[in-house]
Amino acid sequence: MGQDDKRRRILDAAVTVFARSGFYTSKVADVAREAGVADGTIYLYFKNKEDLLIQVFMDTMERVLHRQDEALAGCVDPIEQLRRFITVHFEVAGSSPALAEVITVELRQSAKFMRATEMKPFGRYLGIIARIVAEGQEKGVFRRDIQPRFVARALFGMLDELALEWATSEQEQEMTDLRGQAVSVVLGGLLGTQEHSGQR
Amino acid sequence: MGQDDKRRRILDAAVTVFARSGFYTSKVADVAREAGVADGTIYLYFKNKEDLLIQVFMDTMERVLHRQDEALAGCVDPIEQLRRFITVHFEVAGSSPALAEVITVELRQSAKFMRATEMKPFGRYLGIIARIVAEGQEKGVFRRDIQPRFVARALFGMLDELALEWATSEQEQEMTDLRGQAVSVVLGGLLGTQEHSGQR
Amino acid sequence: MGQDDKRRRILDAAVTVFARSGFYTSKVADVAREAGVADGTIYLYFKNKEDLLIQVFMDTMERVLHRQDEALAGCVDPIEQLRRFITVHFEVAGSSPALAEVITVELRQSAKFMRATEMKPFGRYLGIIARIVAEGQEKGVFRRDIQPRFVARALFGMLDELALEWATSEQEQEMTDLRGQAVSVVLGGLLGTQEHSGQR
Amino acid sequence: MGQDDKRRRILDAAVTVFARSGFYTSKVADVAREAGVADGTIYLYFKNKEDLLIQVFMDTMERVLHRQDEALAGCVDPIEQLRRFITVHFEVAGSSPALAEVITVELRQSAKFMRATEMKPFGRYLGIIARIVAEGQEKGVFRRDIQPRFVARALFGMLDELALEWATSEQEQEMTDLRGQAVSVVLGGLLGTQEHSGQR
DNA sequence: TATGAATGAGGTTTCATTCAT
DNA sequence: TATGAATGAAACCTCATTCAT
Repeated sequence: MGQDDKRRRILDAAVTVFARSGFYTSKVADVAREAGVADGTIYLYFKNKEDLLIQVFMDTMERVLHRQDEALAGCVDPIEQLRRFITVHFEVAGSSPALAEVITVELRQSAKFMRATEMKPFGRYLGIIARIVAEGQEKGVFRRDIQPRFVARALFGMLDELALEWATSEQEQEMTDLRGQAVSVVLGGLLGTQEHSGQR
Repeated sequence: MGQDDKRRRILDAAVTVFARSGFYTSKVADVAREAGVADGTIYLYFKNKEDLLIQVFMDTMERVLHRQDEALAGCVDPIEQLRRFITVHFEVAGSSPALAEVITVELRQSAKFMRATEMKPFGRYLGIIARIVAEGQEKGVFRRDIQPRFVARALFGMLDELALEWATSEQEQEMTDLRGQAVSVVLGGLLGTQEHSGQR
Repeated sequence: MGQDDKRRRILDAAVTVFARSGFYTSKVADVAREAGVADGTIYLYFKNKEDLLIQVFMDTMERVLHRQDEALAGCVDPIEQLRRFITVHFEVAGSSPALAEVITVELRQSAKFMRATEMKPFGRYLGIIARIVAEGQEKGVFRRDIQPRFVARALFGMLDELALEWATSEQEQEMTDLRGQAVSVVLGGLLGTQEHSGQR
Repeated sequence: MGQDDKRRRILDAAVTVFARSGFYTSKVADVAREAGVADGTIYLYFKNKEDLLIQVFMDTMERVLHRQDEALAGCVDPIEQLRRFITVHFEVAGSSPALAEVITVELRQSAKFMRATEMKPFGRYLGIIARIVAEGQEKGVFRRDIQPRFVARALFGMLDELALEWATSEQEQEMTDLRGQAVSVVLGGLLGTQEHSGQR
């Protein structure tokens, strides 16, 4: 058994356990049992309990960013890009609801305790959205009166909440359904004219 | 000194402390010190530490729901209703960033451990949005191809994320600015035609 | 309402509560509620929680000793005296099982923490038995090869255990029945010849 | 160092500490210090503080029952059996006065909080006495007008009280002396005729 | 006398982390 | 590398006691 195999097993176990009981309520011993290793072994691969959470995050973000890059590669239409981005987000969340929950809920908690640098991958995720929007604006496809960074945040919050609810609940909603509505409403918001100002 | 005064002081202290250190990392003794009472006093007003968090939530939601009801009373235009809802949401979050953070971050954590009934106020909050959307659809103002419950979730996630970032960050963005963009993009999404389907 | 009335009510409440939950597991607040007074009131009549237990003991012993003195007054036959002593012991224990349990169980616990002087009334109780036995031996009614102090201890232990079990259990045994067997076996032990020595 | 070694050391320390300070007044930390282990170690071997007391009881009873079985094995004379039973009881109590005190005093306290099943060993102890008496009655050696269960309780209470006093006090009495008187008086009570009824 | 809200010392228990094997 | 028994710091919570009213 390779060494990375064990690291992997611990990370996966951490996701399962953290999703089940929450980060602070989970015990390192639980993760160890779930991974099938001894308590002490975890400290051979991770600095401490919080590092375990951070690594779960880094690891996941790395994969998600890679999948998004892949999905977007060779696609130049901003509308299609947004459609793909949303699709991948839901696919990832759907393929591992537990992981999604941990990233969304548990991490947010610890976020303020993390160094800003640790959050870089998250900034890159937002950056992808912002770049799509900015390019769409340049190409005259998207309205210009909203800031790309704003859209990134707003869209992320929306997808995050939807994915979480979907993962947590009994999933009576079809993923396709959810994705469809999300794409539709987001495009509606970005394509529409500028007549609906918030200023009264 | 009235008893409610003390309960109030403890609740406020809890918000401050939880926002500063996070719920799990905060010590009951910290809350007590911040409130200027003895450790034991907290247990005269709250069952235990988690109850303190729940009460902060219930208390806040009660006030927010009340403010929303007030703001929406006597307003029949769905577009204006949405505008007001978003405005109030940002106002509340802006008037007490710490509180907003606790509600958003810390509570999400404990949410899965709470009884469903405890979350009722949150359901009512979503309900307000859904009702506005549904009425707008009936009146033919909003497009009909998206479910009100979906919009409620999506909009809440968006506002939540925006308010949190705004509260947490250095607030280089004006609240008015943020609100304006939010209103604009949301209305764009709801008013637009149905041509931008997610299905290709 | 006289002051002694309140002291009395607190003492009675203490007996009830201590019997129900045990001395250490009982809370002063429980005693207060049972007595229908405020927590602080108890400290107007008793130095502290342990003093409350001691006073229950002193008070009870005073009454029991008085009842034994009365029952034995004017009775000169050692056999009849023993019979009466046992009868009174069971009567007392039977009239207030809770009290019996507290005296027997809870007090034994604290006994070693009490000053020897506090236990004086208990010594007097044993003294009554010892005196009966000694007199019986002088009159040639009881065998002389056992020490009165020994009999006092042994008899007390026996009565104590029997009364406790009887008070605690479902009382399927008649008190009369128990008393009869106790008297019979004790007299058997005291009247019998000296042939059954423990030395082999 | 074997694990049982540590469990044993903790049990022994508990006996010492509980006997010295009483169960409720003792701190788990005291037991830990006495045993030479860390506080937390105790919880590797025992569920909680009360479990520690229960295990002391179970452990002791197991040994006492075993010693009684051994002592009585191969002995058919009821009189000799009683004599041996009493002897063993005193020996055990004498070999570890602290243990005797804990079993007698502290446990009685918690007894009502224990499940009936936990008390089984105690029931077996009484059962041994009852069986001896019953057999003695069948063989016509003991009088038949007293119930074996009654004798068991009475004898136990007597031995318990005597052993406790002896263990607690300055032991001015010889154990042999005490044992002799106990055997003598008990046999007197069991062998005697039925003429001394409690009924007048 | 009586109250009961407030106190705060201190105990039980948990659990992240270490280290001898 | 791997183990898991042992550690011990630290937190929640209780509850006897006080004291302002």
